[in-house]
Amino acid sequence: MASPLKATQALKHNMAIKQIEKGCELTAMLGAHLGILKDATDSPFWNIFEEISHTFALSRDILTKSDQNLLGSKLVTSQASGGAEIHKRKRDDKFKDSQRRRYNNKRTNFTTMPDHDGYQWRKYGQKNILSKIHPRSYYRCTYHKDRSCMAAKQVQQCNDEYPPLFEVNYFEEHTCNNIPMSNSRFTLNENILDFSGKSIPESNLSANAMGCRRQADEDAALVSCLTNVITGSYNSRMSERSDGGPKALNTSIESSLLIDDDKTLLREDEFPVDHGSITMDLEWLEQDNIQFLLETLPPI
DNA sequence: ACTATTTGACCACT
DNA sequence: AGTGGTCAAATAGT
Repeated sequence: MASPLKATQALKHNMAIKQIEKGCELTAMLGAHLGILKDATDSPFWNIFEEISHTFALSRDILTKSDQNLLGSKLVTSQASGGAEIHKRKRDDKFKDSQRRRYNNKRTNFTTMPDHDGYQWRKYGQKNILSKIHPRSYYRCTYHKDRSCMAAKQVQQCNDEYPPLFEVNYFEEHTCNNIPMSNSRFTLNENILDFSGKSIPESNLSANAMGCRRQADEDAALVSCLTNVITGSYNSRMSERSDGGPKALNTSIESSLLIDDDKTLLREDEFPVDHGSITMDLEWLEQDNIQFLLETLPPI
């Protein structure tokens, strides 16, 4: 039985955690509002927002991890689950060992594009969480079995805005050489906003966010078409390969066309969002016997 | 046919 | 007993 002093400490501790959690949620909401502002990611406010998010998440982790020590001895509960029932699924001993895995290192990140972190994940579960509006999704590294990679992540939508903001908890490090790029499609930098919203599973979106996303998808499709139509505008940025091979557009995503909220086409030097987050298709085109590399936002 | 996702069941933990 | 994490059968997608 815990002493009154310990009980008071535990109460204060829990209150502190609750306050920090509230801070996390408010910060997430702030981030969502900042995210829809045109120049948000360029502004110092965005950096401050990210710092605050990180600080809150870190504080919460620290307090949560010290929970058990502060609360004293663990509760001992008998878990005799009674006799097996007729339709209960049978599970082997291996399952019992791995049922509740203990992760060593947890990192928290807030992002609008939870699945664009450069790694390949496989979803293995989804759960409604008490006190959370949106379900939590559980992912493991695609190479969990093949290469015994223990990396995992949990994705939890924090708000009901668009673009929706997600809290992503990462566990363990990748040990699978899961390269965050493949062929000519690449995705980088999980912290950057993805206004297309393609990365977000529909099951994680509210009806409101779904409507916004569909509009964004239509916009993206429109941009894709327009990008193809105005390919000629790339020509001024093309560089000739010294080996006599095809002339190539800079392959570092420099000359892409993107669109902002009011559907105005922008060149990359006019666009406020870092290109590291945009996924594109690369395609060789030929015109007047000269080959070009076209970078295109992929169709939906 | 194969792979990925969904979803209800199971079970550890509190 | 309630909650959250995981499993695995069912289902969907390619």
